[in-house]
Amino acid sequence: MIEFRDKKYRCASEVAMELVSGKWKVLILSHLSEHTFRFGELLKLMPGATHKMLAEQLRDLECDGLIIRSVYPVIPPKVEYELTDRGMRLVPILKALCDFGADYIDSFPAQSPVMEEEQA
Amino acid sequence: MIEFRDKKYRCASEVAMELVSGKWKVLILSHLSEHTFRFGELLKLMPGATHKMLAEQLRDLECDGLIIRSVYPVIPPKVEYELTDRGMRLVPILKALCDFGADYIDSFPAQSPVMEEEQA
DNA sequence: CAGTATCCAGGCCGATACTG
DNA sequence: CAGTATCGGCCTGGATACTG
Repeated sequence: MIEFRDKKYRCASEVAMELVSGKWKVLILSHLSEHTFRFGELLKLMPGATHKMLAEQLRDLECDGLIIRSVYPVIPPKVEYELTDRGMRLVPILKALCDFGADYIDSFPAQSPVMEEEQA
Repeated sequence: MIEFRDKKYRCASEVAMELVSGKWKVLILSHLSEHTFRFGELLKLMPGATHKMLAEQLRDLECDGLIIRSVYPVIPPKVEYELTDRGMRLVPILKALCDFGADYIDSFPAQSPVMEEEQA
């Protein structure tokens, strides 16, 4: 049992899972792994994401120390987001998950025609 | 955009994320990576998990092809769970997540006092 | 011992509207 | 352009009870 930030976790991987638990966080981190983005740019990159959700999850990621929010005091406001070093270390793991997911998807159509064994 | 099993995903990693999205799945896979377990054994290994939740998530994992459920037609019923090859391939990734999580917790010494807490 | 169905609470997510 | 607040729906997860 791990206690962290007043919450209890069953293993350290659940801490990491919670960091990216939001619906859009993986995608946000993925985009930011390429380069810095402004708020509006990220919003355009994620069709389906609402303004509120993006702001919410960006704040989470900032609080978790995975991204940095840079505010430029200009009119109109300009805010840029970039990965922290910690965030960058998470990206390869998400990439591994991505590879697994892709492989997983790939492996399914092959199961229909190839019937080695009857499955109930 | 990826379509898979009548759902839409923003990237392949979200497919993988969904495979372990349940609250106990990571822990289940973690235990099964050691060796085969019976239902009741798993339940004991996961304090806090309810009978129903364990059954539910085990079924999910079975449907997703990550674990195998072996039913022994004896009285009383005996059911054993073990990882599939696909499940085994997921474990190292979860391990990486675990390492990241542990490292993450470590990097917040001020916030992870791990002080004594009331435990019933 | 193992599994399922039902009911219910809480959290996540989305739409909208408002501020600076 | 960027962010916040509120309201409401949906889905996840938990308690209980019942079956085999």
